[in-house]
Amino acid sequence: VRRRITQREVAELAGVSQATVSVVLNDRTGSSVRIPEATRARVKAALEQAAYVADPAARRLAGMGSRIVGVFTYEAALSPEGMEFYGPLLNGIEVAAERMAWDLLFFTSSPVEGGQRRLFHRKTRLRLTDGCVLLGQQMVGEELERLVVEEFPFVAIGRRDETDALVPYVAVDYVTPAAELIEQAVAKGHRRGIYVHRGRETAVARDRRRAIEEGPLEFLLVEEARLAELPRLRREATVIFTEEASLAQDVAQLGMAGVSLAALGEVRGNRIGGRELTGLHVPRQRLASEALELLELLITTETSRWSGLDRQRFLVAEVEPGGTIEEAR
Amino acid sequence: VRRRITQREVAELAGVSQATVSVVLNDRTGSSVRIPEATRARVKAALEQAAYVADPAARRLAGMGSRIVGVFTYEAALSPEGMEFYGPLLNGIEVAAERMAWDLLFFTSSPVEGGQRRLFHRKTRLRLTDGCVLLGQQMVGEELERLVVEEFPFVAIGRRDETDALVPYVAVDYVTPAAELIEQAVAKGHRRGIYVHRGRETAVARDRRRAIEEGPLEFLLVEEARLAELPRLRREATVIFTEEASLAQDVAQLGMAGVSLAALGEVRGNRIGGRELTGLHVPRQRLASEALELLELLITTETSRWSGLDRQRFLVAEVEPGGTIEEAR
DNA sequence: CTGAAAGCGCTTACAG
DNA sequence: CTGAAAGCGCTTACAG
Repeated sequence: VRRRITQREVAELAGVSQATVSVVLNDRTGSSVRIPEATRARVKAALEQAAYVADPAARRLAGMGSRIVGVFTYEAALSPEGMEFYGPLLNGIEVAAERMAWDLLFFTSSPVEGGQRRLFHRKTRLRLTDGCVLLGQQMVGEELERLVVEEFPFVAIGRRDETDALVPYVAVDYVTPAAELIEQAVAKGHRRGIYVHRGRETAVARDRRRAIEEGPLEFLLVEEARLAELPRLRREATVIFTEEASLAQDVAQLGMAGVSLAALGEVRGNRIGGRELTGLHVPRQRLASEALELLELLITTETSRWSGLDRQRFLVAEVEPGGTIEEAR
Repeated sequence: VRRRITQREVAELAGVSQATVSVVLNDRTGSSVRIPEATRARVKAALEQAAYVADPAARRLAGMGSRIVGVFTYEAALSPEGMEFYGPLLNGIEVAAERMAWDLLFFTSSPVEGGQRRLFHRKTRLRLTDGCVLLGQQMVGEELERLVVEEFPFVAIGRRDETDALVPYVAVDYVTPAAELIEQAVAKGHRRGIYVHRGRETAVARDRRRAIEEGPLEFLLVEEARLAELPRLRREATVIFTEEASLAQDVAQLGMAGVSLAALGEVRGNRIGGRELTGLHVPRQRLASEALELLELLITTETSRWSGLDRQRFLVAEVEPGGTIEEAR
């Protein structure tokens, strides 16, 4: 590759020292520097004429930020399946990055171990970024811990409990709107319900179960594996809540006449028997942009002051009324 | 951010010089270096113990490659609309990058001028990458030229004619399969057709028009703006070809009884009156992976030898038989 | 066989 | 007000 133009060459062109070029380039106007307008103009002209662009690697090495944000996903993000989950998040990240004039580094080179990508490896380009966003349903506790210990600015998307370390994240509050949905069911006369779940022990799964167990409705908990037994288990239950929309679709296949249905997850685009499925809407784009804002806050705040920051934030999911919770009969 | 471990510290730990650490780290085994196995093992242990990761910026500055590929799109790529076009390409790029152990830098910070992102700007991080892939329907001639002049390794996706410079690209051959489609129409007895197009002057538009004009069928060319006049213009035409699938859908709306229909673009997922639209299939994922392979070739080949490389490659689109070309009546 | 040194292209105190 | 110098963390000839 042909050698590129350096500050030294621009300096020669303008008849000043290389350091002066740097000062002008970075608009440094502090106590210690005062460049006369004429010199400044001359340097700027030379910069322009040479179409000079600073070498980002050298800048970085000299201690500057790179204005690059890392994007780490634990699985492929750009595949059709990946996009289903990551799509709205990536969209939000792109929009926010554009607004903040950040470039985005996708760590696609990360080696895969046990079906999951690893963030830390011998050649990780993590340190080229000013900070990093982590996406994925299930993360690796030790990696989160290492990031925390190294005081590297990062933000996870989704509530984390893979580690006890204080992981900065932006997560979805499912409990509040779930409680609201349950209230609505009660208002329509429902007294007994069934909650169909996947039996997972993730933070989100626990949150949802908590909303179910602490609400005013009496719920029978049924795991997905026992789905087929649902008609028999039903008894007096008049409403079925499910952990996710796809589970609600499975339940609908069972053809249980007259039962109401709602999901404690994203339901947009889900129709059941001609009606919109009642449930929640997760504002994923906003989630992403809030994550980047928190990340920027971390990047621009000295690590010694991090403890004063609100580093775990929640975005309340919205209730999607839909039409699958009817009056109890 | 807490200071990180450097080679110097690892060297102290292992009781060797910093240069030796570098040599071991990079597995440099040439004429000038010969490190005894014992020392090598000691250094490796220290590397391991310190969980050392080389600073990518320093590596880069010292003349190494970064194993980062830039991805430049002239519009937002991760938006729902963007994904429609870029999705399969990005998917292919991610898969290929994973295979080649490359990270992907998305230039989302690029300033937008006239609705298009600009690759070159004061702070472009282009030079952090070993090479770059360019995506977009319409590119900027001067930017392509500058890349060529600077001998920067890059590959455009899609045939380019924004400039006379020799732009490396991987493009789709529409002419060959379009001719095939026309042959099929002839075989089914069609003699006169209409070609509905958008009147654009892009390379692809011209390619398609060429296939239409040079084929054995007599075509009347009609621009999209005159779509409504189609029933009147039809006369003896028994088949309508369109530039793209969406145009075929528009034509179908006109409800012209008994006319056959085909599109010279991607038709997957397009149904018309219960039948699959006849047309082409563009292997976008393969397009992407071929682009990265060409890019790798450019990166690993000295620029002085580039002229010997086949830098403009075509991928023949596939014919999608579909069911909308019937026997002529 | 390995260490000391130069250099990559920047930024930033520090002298003048 | 501006230039000379040190330093960021590496790689790579070049001496020993």
